[in-house]
Amino acid sequence: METIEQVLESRNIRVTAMRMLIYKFLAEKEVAVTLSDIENAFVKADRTTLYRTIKTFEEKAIVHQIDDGTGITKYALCEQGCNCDIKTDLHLHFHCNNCNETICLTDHKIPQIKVPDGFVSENVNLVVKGICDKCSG
Amino acid sequence: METIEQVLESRNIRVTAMRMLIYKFLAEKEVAVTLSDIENAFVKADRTTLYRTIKTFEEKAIVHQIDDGTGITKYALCEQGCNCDIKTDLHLHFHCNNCNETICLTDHKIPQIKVPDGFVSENVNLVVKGICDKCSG
DNA sequence: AAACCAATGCAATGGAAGTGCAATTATTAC
DNA sequence: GTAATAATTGCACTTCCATTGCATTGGTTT
Repeated sequence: METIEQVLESRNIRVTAMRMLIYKFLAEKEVAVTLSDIENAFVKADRTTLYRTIKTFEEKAIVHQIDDGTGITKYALCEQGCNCDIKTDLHLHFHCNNCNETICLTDHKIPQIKVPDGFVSENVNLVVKGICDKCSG
Repeated sequence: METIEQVLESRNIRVTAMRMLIYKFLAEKEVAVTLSDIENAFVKADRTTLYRTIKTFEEKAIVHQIDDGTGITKYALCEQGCNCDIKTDLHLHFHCNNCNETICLTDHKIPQIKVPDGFVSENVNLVVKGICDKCSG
């Protein structure tokens, strides 16, 4: 089991208190979070710091961005071994229309999508919307 | 061949000069457009009018909204017979990373996506990103 | 023509993303 | 250990898009 310090160091991210807290926050959440969610969780910290921390995590492929159609960007920790800048390992996301939460379905890979001749597919964003298991029960 | 007036009237939308012009603009475009695109095309008209016209078209299922991940909402005419509030007839969208345009691939239906037990799928948003036929040639 | 309702235009607001710069903190060199 | 250096954080501000309130215009109906 890797410690948070080890995760950060292995990606050449300097270990700071703030970054460890944000990483911990993301790890504990099982859903994708918005910047505002993080902001509310760390009222003492500045928006910009949180914003840039997430951007750093994103660049180093610790976090991936999710566009679930709500218009607000969400973020979630990448799975271990996931390399988000490699375009092939993409899982799908589920957005609940009831509780408004978005979760990663990490073991549901996106099927191969055929595109017309002349088109080159580089990346696929797939969001399924509906009712999640907690809300449908 | 339906006239624009007939299309609008059949959806209980009052026919105005503005609405006909906007409909015509959308019909001539083969790509999804942003509100700003429309704004630039009709400099004499107010943003709000364009915005509300699009919203009206959307409610009446003449236009569908596309979220291609650029953060800016785009709109495109629904195909004839398309009923965008019915969740079953969904086509995919292609966003070109080069020219930044987004087009509807109306004859490419979204494959059935399996979701885990307890989850209910109501809707699927699928955007493929890459290079379009014009840019790859 | 009067009354009514929908459509339009103007002004303003709100929310999220992003940037410049100063202040702070950690790291490296001496 | 201290000085120099580089990265991180906080504050203030800007920009852009989406959205709303309200007054005005314009078309319909009686």
